Amino acid sequence: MAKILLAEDDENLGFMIEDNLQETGHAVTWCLDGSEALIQFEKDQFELCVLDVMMPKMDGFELASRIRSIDEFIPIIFLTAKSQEEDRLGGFEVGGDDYVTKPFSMKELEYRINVFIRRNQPKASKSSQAIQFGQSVFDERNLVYCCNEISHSLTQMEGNLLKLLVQNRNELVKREEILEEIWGENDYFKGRSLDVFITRLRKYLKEDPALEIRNHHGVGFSLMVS
Amino acid sequence: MAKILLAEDDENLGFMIEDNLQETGHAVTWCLDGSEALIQFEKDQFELCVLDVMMPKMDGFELASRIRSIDEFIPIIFLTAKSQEEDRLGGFEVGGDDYVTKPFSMKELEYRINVFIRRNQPKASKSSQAIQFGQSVFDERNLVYCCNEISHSLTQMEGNLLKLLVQNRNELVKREEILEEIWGENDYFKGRSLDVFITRLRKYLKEDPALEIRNHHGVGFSLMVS
DNA sequence: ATGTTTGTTAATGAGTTGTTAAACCTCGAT
DNA sequence: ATCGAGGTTTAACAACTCATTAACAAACAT
Repeated sequence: MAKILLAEDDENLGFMIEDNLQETGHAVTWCLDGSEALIQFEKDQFELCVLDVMMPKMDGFELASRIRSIDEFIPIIFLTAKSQEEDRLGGFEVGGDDYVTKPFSMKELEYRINVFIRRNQPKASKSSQAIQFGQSVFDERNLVYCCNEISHSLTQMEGNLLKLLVQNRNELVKREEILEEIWGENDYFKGRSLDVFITRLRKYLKEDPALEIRNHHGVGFSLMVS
Repeated sequence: MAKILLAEDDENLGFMIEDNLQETGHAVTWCLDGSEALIQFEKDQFELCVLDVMMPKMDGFELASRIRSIDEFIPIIFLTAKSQEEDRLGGFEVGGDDYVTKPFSMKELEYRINVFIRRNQPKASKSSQAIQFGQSVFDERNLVYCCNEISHSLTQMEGNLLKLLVQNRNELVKREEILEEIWGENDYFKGRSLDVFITRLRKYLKEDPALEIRNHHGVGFSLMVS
């Protein structure tokens, strides 16, 4: 039903969770520590993460934070032995979406997983991962921009920027919004980088006469689709 | 930030929750029992529900079930004094999305609310506020002034000035008010700049016969809409 | 090790904007 | 009517911002 990344260092518990989730139709990738989980996350595409907080090499919060910087929306559920409040809030602070306190029943974890799967389902079905605009198509997942049979493979950052512009097509997106969204910081040099990437995107979009990245001096950019 | 329906029969707790959520910018409708909450839900449009489980007239589960039959996707968070598993699972079964066990801290409830608000946000962010006046429209976000199919792209400062005048249409806006609001200072040269920008705006607004920027000698300007 | 890819930094030239200047016009008090 | 303060308009300018190319360094793969 869904591809789930599970990070849990307790072998017995990990096996039980993996087994149970597979039983209910999910595809589970189980990692025994945080850094391995991060590698798996970068390598593959998941729909939901279940992370133990206390783990060797990289704890669950650190891992969640890294994951969140790669994917803003993927649901993250923490598992923890501690019921202390500080831990729970820490989890939300690094971008966690939910919390299950050990000991828990598989039924409860399943329910919580289903809440997020159900909620993310309609989004995935209507966007189908490829956005169309003008005479062009941008396959966000595979980072491929295609116009008139000519396709370009974009880098991650080119893709991020194009996605942001396309999502706000015909709307002005402020420089600071772009920098905050993609680079996470707004300084002089990141601003120069943004300009460079705009140039690169323009080179690709040149194929499509219906598209134009317009600058609004001192304010930002807008992708105009005619 | 979001319209929230709160159902909680404990007056002290309910008041505290309502107060705290309003503090963080949410609009809260607080009901003291389940049936009143259902009436409110049918009457108004909410973005999220926070429901106590144990309530007079109609308990939280029953209420959630009714709400879920009206709106398939609205997030529902339960509050409960019992930490028994059976209750938690019952909540998910009737379509609940999350669970907070009393006693809880407001911080935790806030975080959980934010998880769902954030997830539902991108839908709403599309609306860019455009002001209509005379036969013209000014899209403040995109800095576009449009009249009779002819549109001009304004600079940030032109936009600021136009916005200020439009917001006070048919009202006299004092020079010093404009200078203070837009330039932050009121000296001779900023005054000259203001005059230049008035000229530039007049050139754009010339398209619309219903509009006129009128000067009030020694006092200020007013945008007259006929 | 070697070469490739990718994001950042640098450098340069072009473009846009807000400000200033200057000439001319309008208003209202005397 | 005359005068001076304030307003309008056009033009020119300097500061800032942007576009583009190239060079670089780090990460990555071969």
